[in-house]
Amino acid sequence: MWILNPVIDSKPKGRARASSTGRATLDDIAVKLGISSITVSRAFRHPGKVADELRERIVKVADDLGYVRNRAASALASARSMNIAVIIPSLGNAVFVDILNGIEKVLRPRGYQMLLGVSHYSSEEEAALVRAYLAFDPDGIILPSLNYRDSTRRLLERAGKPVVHLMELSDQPNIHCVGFSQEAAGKAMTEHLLAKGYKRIAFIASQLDSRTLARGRGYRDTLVEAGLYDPKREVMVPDPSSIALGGRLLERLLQQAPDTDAVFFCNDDLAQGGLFECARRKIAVPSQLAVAGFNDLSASASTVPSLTTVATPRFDIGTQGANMLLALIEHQKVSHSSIDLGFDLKRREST
Amino acid sequence: MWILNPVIDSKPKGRARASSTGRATLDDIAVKLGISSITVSRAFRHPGKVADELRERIVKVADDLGYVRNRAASALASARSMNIAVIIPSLGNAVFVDILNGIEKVLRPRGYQMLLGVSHYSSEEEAALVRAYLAFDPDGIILPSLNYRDSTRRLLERAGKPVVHLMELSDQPNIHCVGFSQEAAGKAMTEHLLAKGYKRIAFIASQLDSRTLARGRGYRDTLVEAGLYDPKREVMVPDPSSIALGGRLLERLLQQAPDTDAVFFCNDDLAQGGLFECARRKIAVPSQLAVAGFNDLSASASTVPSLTTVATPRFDIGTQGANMLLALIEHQKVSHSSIDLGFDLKRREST
DNA sequence: CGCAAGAATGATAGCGCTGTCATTTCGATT
DNA sequence: AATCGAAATGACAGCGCTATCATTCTTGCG
Repeated sequence: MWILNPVIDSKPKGRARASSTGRATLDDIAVKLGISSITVSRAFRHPGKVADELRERIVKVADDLGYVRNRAASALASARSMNIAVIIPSLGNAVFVDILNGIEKVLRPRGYQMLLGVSHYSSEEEAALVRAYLAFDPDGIILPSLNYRDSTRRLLERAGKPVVHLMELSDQPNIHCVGFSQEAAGKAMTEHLLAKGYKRIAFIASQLDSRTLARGRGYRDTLVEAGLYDPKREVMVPDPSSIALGGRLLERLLQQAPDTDAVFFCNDDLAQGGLFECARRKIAVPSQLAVAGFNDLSASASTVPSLTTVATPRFDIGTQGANMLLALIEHQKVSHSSIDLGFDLKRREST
Repeated sequence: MWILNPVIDSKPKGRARASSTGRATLDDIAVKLGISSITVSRAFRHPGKVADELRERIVKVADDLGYVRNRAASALASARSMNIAVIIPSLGNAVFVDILNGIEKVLRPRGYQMLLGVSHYSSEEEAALVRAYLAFDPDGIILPSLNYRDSTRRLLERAGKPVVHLMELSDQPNIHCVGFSQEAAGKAMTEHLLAKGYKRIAFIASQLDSRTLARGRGYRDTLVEAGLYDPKREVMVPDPSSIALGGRLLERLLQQAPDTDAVFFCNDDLAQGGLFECARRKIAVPSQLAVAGFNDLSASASTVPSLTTVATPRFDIGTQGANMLLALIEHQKVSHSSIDLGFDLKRREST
């Protein structure tokens, strides 16, 4: 038998079986076009390697079918999940939200997906999250802290995946960090208060994570050096920070050290609560009592009086941390294993 | 040749090839124990179906090797990704953070992983996120809103995955919602202000999403009905909400309608900014000007004066939304397609 | 002691995709 | 027209896991 008309090869090249989930697959597209599924895959992953005309038809059919690539299959086949695990202590804290925004800004355009875990400041949950996220076979991991359990450290080491730590610094060359010196920042604020002439400076802290404690060390060292340290002016509790707690802790401080003339709160939430408490008790700020915070949350410039605080480069920590991680993933050399982005003392009305 | 000693069958039953990534696999464990990999898989997924003694040995070896299951492979083989996509407009807004905490509370113990996307209040980004997350083959999807693009709707429909909407209500039986009536809440607050005797009530709003607009409708309808509606007391801008913006918008309002005696801010952030602005201008609250907010953020009980607002059941919306989604995923029947969790007017000092 | 029924374990075949290498096509060049 | 190299496309295998069905081993009971 002769075929007289020109015939386009229409034998289905794909495997031509129905997908188990009913969702369109590469094969569905391939069959529809009478081409092989690998070409469809290439049309999306390496567009330059597929003829323009064919690629356009592929994209068209993919659109018609509502094709969405299956990342699990892709990850499995390519040994690259394009996932980045990010574990933070809390979403309620604007500090971490800003960092996340920075991270996303870098990751998304590069095709990476951020997998977010919230540890609620618990090292136990942190350990569980690290384990849970390793199951996603992430290409890299971003952690907020340097202090985690030995079991977590072992798991991370064995996973052999790049890890970047944020918010703190380290001088070990095999540990990658982007942050600033919490201790130096604590010191800077205390020195500012000393320079303003305050002598009886208190420190109020909650949520005693390593960053908070480092700020506390900065405070203490500075006052000890100035011969003005008095332990009764330190109020430190493990409870989660909140505005309401700031007020309560100020109340407690004023009971145990009524002659205090300045308070350095370990974060702006507490400090704002402190300011409200002062308003409630008609304590004039800063003439009767100076108030300082930490982080420069967006509200802190608007309070009455406006709040003296330490602005921290959170968004940049996120972007630079993400960039460092991507460099590590792609085996580029990283110029410094620890990047210090510094901080900025914001002198405002409250001191 | 005779083997005289008792010999435990030690022929490796696994496939005995090295994993491509270097990470331990089920096969590695199987080979080490001289059993088949399917048994190892079962030891984790259906522990009851593997003899206790053997299971213990499996777990031990898994631990030694630092085995972490590969979710991509698991998802591919079982056609269940155990992922839930959650798309919210912003992480800076405590409202959504509370919802997320509620969702996580339900999902994590059930083994589901939440994949979080932030749309920054952009329907374009929202569409891109839906597409991006469909690539994870999620078992279900949680969305904050009912209003999204047609293309997004089509994509969701074609994906055929259960979807639950939060924060709003719908009377369509095929749309699943957990939330409350934003409009009724706006009405309730406005009625409260009327009951307090205020006559010249303003409404200040930003970030004009569907929820904000619904609250505005509640406000407007109530005042129109009372014969007290005056369009010059409505200040509505599309900018993102912030405390600072609250102050600026109050300033604008007082220019265009200086005789206003009460302001209903569409959220607590703006309202707190409004309170600060009053403090700055020495406007007595509530005697000269009453101030009300919306959402009852944690700070709102601590402000001076404390802020009248509408408490919204955010955490519960998260938990119930997640539960509804899981029910849909597991094909259980859902008693109501729309769950109204109501709201709670918090009468405080500011009105 | 034999047998059925259940418990425990194993063999097999993919899930949907992509890395690798093989093949085909086609224009450019001599 | 013959030759070559690059561009375009395809075949194949396998990533790590699990659903399914098959097999083997126990156990209780007539």
